[in-house]
Amino acid sequence: MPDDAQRTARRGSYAKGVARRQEILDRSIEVFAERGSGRTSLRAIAREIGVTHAALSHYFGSLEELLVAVYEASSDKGGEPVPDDASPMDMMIESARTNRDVPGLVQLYSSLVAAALEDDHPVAHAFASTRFANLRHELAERIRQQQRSGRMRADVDAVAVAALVIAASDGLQTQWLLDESAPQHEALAVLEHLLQPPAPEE
Amino acid sequence: MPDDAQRTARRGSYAKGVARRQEILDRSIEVFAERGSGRTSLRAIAREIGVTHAALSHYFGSLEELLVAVYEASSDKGGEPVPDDASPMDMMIESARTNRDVPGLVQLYSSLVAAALEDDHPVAHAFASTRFANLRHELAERIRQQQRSGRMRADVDAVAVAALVIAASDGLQTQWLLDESAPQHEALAVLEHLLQPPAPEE
DNA sequence: GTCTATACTTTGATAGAC
DNA sequence: GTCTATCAAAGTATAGAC
Repeated sequence: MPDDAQRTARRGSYAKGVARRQEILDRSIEVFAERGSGRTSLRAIAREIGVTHAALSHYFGSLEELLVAVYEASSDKGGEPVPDDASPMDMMIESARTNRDVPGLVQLYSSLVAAALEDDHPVAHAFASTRFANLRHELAERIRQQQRSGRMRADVDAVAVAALVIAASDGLQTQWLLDESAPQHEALAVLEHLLQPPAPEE
Repeated sequence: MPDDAQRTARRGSYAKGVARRQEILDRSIEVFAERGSGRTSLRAIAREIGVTHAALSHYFGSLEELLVAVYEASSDKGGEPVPDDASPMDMMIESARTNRDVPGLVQLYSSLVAAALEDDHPVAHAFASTRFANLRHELAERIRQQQRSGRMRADVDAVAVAALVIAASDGLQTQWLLDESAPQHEALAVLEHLLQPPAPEE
């Protein structure tokens, strides 16, 4: 929301704070992208970017909110916008490709999802469940398009396929990070092949 | 290894220690199954089962090793042994069914996998990568059987399908835990449908 | 070998000074 | 708005009683 910074700057004020928050966010993204979220405590990242840990708490409320903000900001700026008619599988394959360059962000994502499953992490839970819900909705829409235009088999439910594609992407990414011999790309290709409409004749 | 306990009991002994370790493990499984791994620190679980946190360190070395031991012990005892000719998809569907009763163990599994992705968690990394490698190998074997007997389409690579099935199971489990309206069962059914051999005639 | 007592370091959070 | 000071709780490590 760049507009917000503009508006509030005029009337006196905490424009500096907004800018500072953005600066902290940018530096944090760099740190996470290269170091992962493991050895990255609230204090460690504060030290790294030259502020006190209390400053981070001030701007982001808690460690978990900082993590969510970092992940969302970095995935917003990651990669070009996808064309409206891109196939869901191509989207996922493309995202897998760009993710290989920033393992730290994938670690961050994975730890946020794990935290979201716990009972007492409302921030992570809200982040993960809305992300999955939005992704399912968006992908299902694309899938219906593909089915209508005959580029994907039409005998399967779009939302179920969307959930399946998301699950496969996340899970294969994980397997590949743990063991580079895991057939991430091959498995995605298999799924794409399975979703192809049956050849009408041959 | 019950044999070990027997043998060493004879020669004077730490049979008591082995039994105690097992007792701690059993109690820990109960605690995790109902509470999850979130609010369950080394000290909290020690308090819960009536020992000091130092005793847990003594038997398990570190928190992470305790977590791995708890997960492995509980998944060993979870459910009947699967018949040799069970279909891979049926295995995963069955496992999804039993997992619904023990969300705490799924949380534990998820947090172990997330930790495994970090750079400085060798114990979790060893656990997760060997688990995935073994699962892929075992599932691929079953898939080849199914392909040979004509119960699964044969135009896809068995290892890639194995990785895909594992990823789908894990990812859908996660989505469902975050949001019960996620189509876990439907998506697994879709995958099963896609893997069916094409009808020879109709 | 088994286990307790204890101490050490680091964490995330907060209160209050400026 | 930002920092210093402080807090309770965490995981780990060690010494030594039994």
